[in-house]
Amino acid sequence: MTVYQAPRGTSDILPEEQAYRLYIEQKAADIARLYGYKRIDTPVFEDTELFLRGVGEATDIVQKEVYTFEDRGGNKLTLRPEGTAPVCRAYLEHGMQNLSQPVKLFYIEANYRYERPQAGRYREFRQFGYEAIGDSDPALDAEVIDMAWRFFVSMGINNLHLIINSIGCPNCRPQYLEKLKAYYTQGSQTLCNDCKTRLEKNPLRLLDCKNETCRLLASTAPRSYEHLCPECAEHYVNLKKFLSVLGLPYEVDHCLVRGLDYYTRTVFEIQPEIEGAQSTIGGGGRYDGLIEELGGKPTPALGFATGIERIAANLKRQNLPVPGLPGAVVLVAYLGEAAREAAVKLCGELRKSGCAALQASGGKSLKAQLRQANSAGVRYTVIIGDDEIKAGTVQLREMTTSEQKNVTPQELKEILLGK
RNA sequence: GUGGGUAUAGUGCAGCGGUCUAACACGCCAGGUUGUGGCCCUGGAAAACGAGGGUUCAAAUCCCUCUACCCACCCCA
Repeated sequence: MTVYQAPRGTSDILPEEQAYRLYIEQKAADIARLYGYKRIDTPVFEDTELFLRGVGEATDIVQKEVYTFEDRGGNKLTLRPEGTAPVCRAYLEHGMQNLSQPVKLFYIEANYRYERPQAGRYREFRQFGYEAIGDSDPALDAEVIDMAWRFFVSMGINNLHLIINSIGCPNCRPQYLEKLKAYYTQGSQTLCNDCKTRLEKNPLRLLDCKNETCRLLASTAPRSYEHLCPECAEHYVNLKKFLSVLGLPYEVDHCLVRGLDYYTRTVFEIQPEIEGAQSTIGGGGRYDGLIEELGGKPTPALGFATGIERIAANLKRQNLPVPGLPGAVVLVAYLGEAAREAAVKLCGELRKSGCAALQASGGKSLKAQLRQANSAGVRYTVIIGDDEIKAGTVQLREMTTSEQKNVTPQELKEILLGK
C-alpha cells in the first residue's frame, strides 16, 4: 500500500500516456502555425485580482473553484483557472497594442479549479487555446472557429457538433435579459430550484439548465440573437456568412451561453456525440470588454480553448491510434567484466554521435539481456563477450529478423548512424 | 455543497460465513540452451483482502464508523 497518493483531482501522466499528450500538443501547435498564432506561456499563478476582474467575481469559477493563497510576502495569488485573462494581462503588460493588430497567440498549459472530480473533470487539467486580440472583424471569429474545427478534424475525432450563438453586447444585452426575466417569471412555478436562483443571479444560465421542464421553457424563450442591437446583428449575420464560406457545418442554438462573464457577441462550443456529462470538448467566444476591464483601452478580442484530457478521452473512445514515441534503437549486451567495460564505452560513443543506445542492466544472463532488448523494442542488439574482445569486433543482431553478424566497430557505426 | 457506487498482489479481477495456507489472467523474475529475445513449458516473488470497531465458535465474506477513489448534480475543459 502506498502511503502517498496524488492529490484529489490530479494524476500522474505516465510514460504510456505521454504519446497522447504529445500528439495533441503537437497538433495544436501545427494548427497554430497554420494560422499564424504564436505561442505564449504565462505564469501558473497570478494576482488574485486579475481573475476577479477578468473571469468575473460572480462566476462559479471565481466564487468557489479557485486555488487562492498568500505567499510569504503577503501577496494574494491564485492558481490560474483559465487561460484568457492571463493572456490579456500579458498583452497589456507588454504593450502589444502597439503591434500590428490583431495579435494572435496560443497557449498550452495546466489550469486549476477546485471542483469535485468526475469523468473528464479534474482539479488540475491541461488546456490549449487560441486568442486573437485587437480586431472585431467577424471574419476573425470565423477564423478562430475554423481553427478549432480543423484541429478536431485533423485529430480524426468524428461526430462533432459545432454550436454557435450570439449573446449581444453591453448595449443590447440588458434589454434582452429583461425580456428573458419577464418570460421566466411567468413560468417560474415550474422551474427547478436551481433555476429559481438563476432567475435572480444569472438569467442567461436559465437557458442551459438540463432539467426537462426547464428545457421545455427554454425552447420557447426569447432568443438573444433576435434581440441584438444593429451592430451586433450585423456582426452575427456576417459571422454566419463567413462560416458558410469556410464550409463549416454550424448549428445555431439560442440556449448556448457560457460560464464566464467576459463573453460578448459570438459564443461557440464543440460537442462530441456522447450521452451524459461533459458534453463540451471545447469552446470559446468573443470578449470585447475584457481588455478594457483589465485596464486597457477598449479592445475587441476572441478566443477558443479546449481540454487536452477530454480530447485524449475521445481519441481513446474512438480507438484512434496515436503515433508512438521513439525509443532506443540499440541495446548493448555484454558477458563478463572485460566486455562490461567495452559495453559502457560503446554506449557512450553511440550516444555521443546521436544514436539512442540502452545499456543492458548488469549481472544478467545474455538471455535476460535479450529479453530486455525485446521489451525495450530496440531494432538492434550489440553483443560483446570475450571472443569479440579478442577479435576486436562485436555481434550485431537485428531483432526482427534474428540475423546476426560479426562487425567491426567501424561497420557498426556505419550501420547504426550512417544511411 | 448534495446524491449514488466501489475498495482483494504492479494491473485487471474471482471469492458472497468454515474447504482461503486467498484463485485466475496480464505483468515481473528465473530455469528449460555452461553466449542469444519474442511463442511454448516449468518454477518463483508479489495481497496481514482500504482503515478502525462490532456480531459470531468461525469474517475477505454480515453490521457500524471513517477514509480514499469512481460516477452524477452544480459548473466547466
